Amino acid sequence: MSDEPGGFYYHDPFHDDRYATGATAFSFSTSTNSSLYNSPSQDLHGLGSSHMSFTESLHGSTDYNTIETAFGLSPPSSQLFSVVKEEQKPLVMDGGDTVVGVGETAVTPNSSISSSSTEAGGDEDTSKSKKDRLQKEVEDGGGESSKKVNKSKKKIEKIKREPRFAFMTKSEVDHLEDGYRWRKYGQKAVKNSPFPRSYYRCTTQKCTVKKRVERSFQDPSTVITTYEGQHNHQIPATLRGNAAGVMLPPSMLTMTPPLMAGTGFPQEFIVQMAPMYNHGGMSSFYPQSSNLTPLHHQQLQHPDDYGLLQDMFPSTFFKQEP
DNA sequence: CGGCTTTGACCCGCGC
DNA sequence: GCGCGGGTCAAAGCCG
Repeated sequence: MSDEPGGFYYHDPFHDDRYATGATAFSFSTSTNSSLYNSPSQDLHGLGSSHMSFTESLHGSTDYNTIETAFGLSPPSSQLFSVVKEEQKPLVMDGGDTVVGVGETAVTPNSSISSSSTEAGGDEDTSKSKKDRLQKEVEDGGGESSKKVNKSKKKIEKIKREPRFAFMTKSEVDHLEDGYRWRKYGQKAVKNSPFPRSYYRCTTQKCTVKKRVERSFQDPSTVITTYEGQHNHQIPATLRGNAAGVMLPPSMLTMTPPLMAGTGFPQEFIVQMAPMYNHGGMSSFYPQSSNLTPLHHQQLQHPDDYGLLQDMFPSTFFKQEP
């Protein structure tokens, strides 16, 4: 892909080379005003009926019907710029860290799209070999310290499919409240970016969901959040502030607990999924301009976009909600 | 005092 | 083999 992403290219939040491909990941952007706060329940009533997590829906054995419901829902309060799903092929990478999107046909003039890559979920080739290595390490680790063994086990688990979803949000705050409780466990400087990347883990016991938050160096006002894994619990009843999160930007307010419970993933994204990939199959998706112009939610119903999305999701996915 | 953040160290994979 | 970069760990400190 020789075309430059029109001035806006997405710094790959996944950096997935060590993870297997084949999982699903979406990336979307939202324009938010972190200082505002709306009622989170007004937009996505339909979603509330679905307990299927978005993550689950995007897995290989996915039943997209649930998502379809989500997509056919009421207009979100924020703008989704793009969504990307990558099944098996890795993203087209520009250099090492930059994901170069394609999907030009899916881009509408007033939309700005981010691209995403996905990892995890895959179990072929590289990940397999790595996994085998790790497994062997664990097995042979009898003589080694238990610490080492534990680490190896952890790595094996890590290599195992962990669906990831990335989305971009216009926000002044890095860590957006999404209803879950997160504990920061690391921060690293990002190459070629003045902004550090923060690593968070869900504090709920046995929940292995993680998320990474970094600010786009292309657009400092944009926060790139990457969720990894699925929540195996409901949103904590007692959240600091209130359940919806005082800091929750409007874009996040469309989230509904049932879905969030499954993914830790903002449902607004579901509602405003945008076309994002080529007809020929999933690759990546790219913004044609750097301005994060809000994307009209009607896009989802646009015939062309619909078609694009159909490429990405089974037809049932877009069945309109009565 | 518990929960959280900070931050340097460490581990690992990858490219050269 | 070495260096780089990403991701994670864990001790220390902070805060309510």
